[in-house]
Amino acid sequence: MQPSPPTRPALRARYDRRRELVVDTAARVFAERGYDQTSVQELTEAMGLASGGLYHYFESKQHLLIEICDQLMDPLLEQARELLAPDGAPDEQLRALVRLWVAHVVEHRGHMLVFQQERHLIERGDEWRNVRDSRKQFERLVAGVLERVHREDAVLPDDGRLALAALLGMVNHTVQWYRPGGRLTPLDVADGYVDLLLARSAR
Amino acid sequence: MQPSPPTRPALRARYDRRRELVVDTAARVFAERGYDQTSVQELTEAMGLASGGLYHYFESKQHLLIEICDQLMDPLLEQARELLAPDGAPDEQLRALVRLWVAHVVEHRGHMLVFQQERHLIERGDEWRNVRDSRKQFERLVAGVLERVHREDAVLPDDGRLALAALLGMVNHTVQWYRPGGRLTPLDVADGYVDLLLARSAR
Amino acid sequence: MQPSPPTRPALRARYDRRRELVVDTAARVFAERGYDQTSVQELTEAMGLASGGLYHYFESKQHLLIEICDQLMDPLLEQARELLAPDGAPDEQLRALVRLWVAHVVEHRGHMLVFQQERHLIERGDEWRNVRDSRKQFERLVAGVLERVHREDAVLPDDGRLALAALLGMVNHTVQWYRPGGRLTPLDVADGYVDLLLARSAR
Amino acid sequence: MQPSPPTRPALRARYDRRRELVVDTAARVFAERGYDQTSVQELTEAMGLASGGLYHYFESKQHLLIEICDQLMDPLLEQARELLAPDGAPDEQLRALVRLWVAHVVEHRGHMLVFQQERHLIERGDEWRNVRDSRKQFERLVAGVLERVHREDAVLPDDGRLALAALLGMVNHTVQWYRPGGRLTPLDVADGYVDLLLARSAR
DNA sequence: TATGAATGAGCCTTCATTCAT
DNA sequence: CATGAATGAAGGCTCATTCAT
Repeated sequence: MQPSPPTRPALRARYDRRRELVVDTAARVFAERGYDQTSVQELTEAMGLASGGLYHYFESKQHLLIEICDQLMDPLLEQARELLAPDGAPDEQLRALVRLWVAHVVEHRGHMLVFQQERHLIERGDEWRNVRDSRKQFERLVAGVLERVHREDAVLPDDGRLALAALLGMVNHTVQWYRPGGRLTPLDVADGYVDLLLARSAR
Repeated sequence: MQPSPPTRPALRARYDRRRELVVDTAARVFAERGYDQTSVQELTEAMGLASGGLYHYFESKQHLLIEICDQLMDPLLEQARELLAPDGAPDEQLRALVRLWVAHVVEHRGHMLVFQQERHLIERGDEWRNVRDSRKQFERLVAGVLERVHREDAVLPDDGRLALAALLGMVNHTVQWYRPGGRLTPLDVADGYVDLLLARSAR
Repeated sequence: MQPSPPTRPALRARYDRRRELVVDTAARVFAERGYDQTSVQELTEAMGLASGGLYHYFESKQHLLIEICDQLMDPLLEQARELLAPDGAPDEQLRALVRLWVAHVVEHRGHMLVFQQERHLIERGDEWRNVRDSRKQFERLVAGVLERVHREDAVLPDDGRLALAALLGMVNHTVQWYRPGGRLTPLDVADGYVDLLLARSAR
Repeated sequence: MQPSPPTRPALRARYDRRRELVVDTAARVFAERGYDQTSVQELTEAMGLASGGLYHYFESKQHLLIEICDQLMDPLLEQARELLAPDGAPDEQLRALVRLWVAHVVEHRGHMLVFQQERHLIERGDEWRNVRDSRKQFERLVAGVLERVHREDAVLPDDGRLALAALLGMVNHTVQWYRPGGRLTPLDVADGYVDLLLARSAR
């Protein structure tokens, strides 16, 4: 049964705050140890709860995992849509989108690692439909921008389809190596990726 | 205890054949269902063995996983070394290396997906040292080629370091979307990646 | 991981009571069926627990076995030390010690049978060090008393060393045949053993 | 199915020799590691056989254990009967019997330790009837001698019944401490035990 | 809300035994 | 006689989840 949040506003705020903590902690711990290899005990210990306490916030361990993925994809998708809503030069849109995307990924390192690791789960069950849809729609947005870039400039290899795959690979892989506070800002990274794609037109 | 293969040559051949089958099947099934979510029962069923039979070939479920990763990385590393042994033009070496790499990844789809999914395991235990080392050495080879390319042509962004990350991301991500028999051959894909990196010099 | 008892006193009392029940039941059942031949299922069934419930009280089946042995040896050793602390006539000390010992053995029939049966386990692993030490120290206490008896009276065969072996054999063997409520009290038995040893001086 | 020995005499001799080796090795290894904790693999390895090879000599692991006990008890019982067949002074018979018994026990250290450890098995199943009977009959022989000693001399405490228990304890316990080549011969040990029992008459 | 003892299904692994060679 | 790969039942143990407090 889905646990229901308190209705009194004061309690509700507290509840939401703690729920957020649960999700963020779980993202971090799952990323480190793996979803299956993390017991609910370890999880709740890292949160300062007793094992039973998790179930005040989530129906099950798996629903917690789903929430992690939702909290990764939904805001990204929403912001991407807002960004692309107004018309604009395709290459500028691409750059803006990748900047947004890289920043998001870097700020949600745990979520992202979990998202990648549990790919096989995400691709299968019914409970994962929303996550799958979000990803698919985000990829379509990216694909759309790339197509527009290509139509305008013919700059991309393979009419943009291979470029899409390459871009997805590059950006998603960022969480595996990027550490904040290093030589590069997320902006640098994003621009580096975009420059690679647009290199031909750059000269 | 590590199971020992038969010493008599006739039996040994049979043993090796079946062991290979075990590894390949496991790579496929783990890739589909995830390592932790695949029970030894499911695994052995897919191999036509009874559950206990696995332990003639592997000490434990985890050692089977390690073998999958070894069979992915060791031959790749070895072939890459052979390829880079003779001197040659850096950009040609890069192209040859990426072609080899993409082909290997595509031919070991299951191994590769498992390798990515179980990152958190690989990065931790002592048993994983060899796998970690192989990966690190392979990445160094790639980094070395990219440095040479950059030194000769100054074509890469960020003196090659971001290019390395981008290349790793692109190539490794290939298994997530590439299907053999499609529009692109592995060669096309590899050349597409290399062209992205070398685009500036292409003009 | 070693399970930790509750800290709240009310719960702690309950926990300790049940843990005691677990140990006593296990001693009885192990004595009857043998340690290895008793499954955790059978064990917990006899305790009114589900199979997983054992692990709230003990880290493993083996640690439960260790506890049985500790609960046999530690109090015996302690009481023997208290008994022998004050000076006294050696033969009277011997009699008091054997009375204590026989009573203890008879009251811990299960513990004692288990202790004898699993000798090969006790003598080997590192986890058994404390048990081995306790036994050794108790035997030293007995040996000491016998030496003093012999020094005073020269009554024992073989300057007490064979007498020690004989006494250990007699007393430990008691659990194999003694049934409470029979013709003999534990006191009778103890005195019978001591009389055998001191027989020469008795005339 | 009970394996059947070869009928041709030449082969039969070889078979019997190896079967004997199997029993003796098993007695030693079971005594060290425990019956349940010794796998058939370990056992056969210690015998220079492959795991399947055991079943040429014994129907099952348990039948091997039974044989160990039979080879301990049957010759002892037989020799004891022969010894006691002619009339004789009770105390001399007692001494001769204990000498025989101690020698036997010392020469069958492994068998004896196994016999003691697996008491709970011996006392239960139907397959163990013969072993139980042998032990009971041997104890009756000992009891009979002790009774005769007592009737003649009234030297034993408790009309011989406690003396029986004590003697069984002492002698059986011998295997736990006696090491051949030490200060005492088995004869010394046996006489020591008997002297304890007969101490009163000794003066 | 929070606790933590208890559950019980399911896991990986072991191992006595069989049987084709 | 001997081998050793294979079986498959059973074992100890883990852990997500529940619920009385």
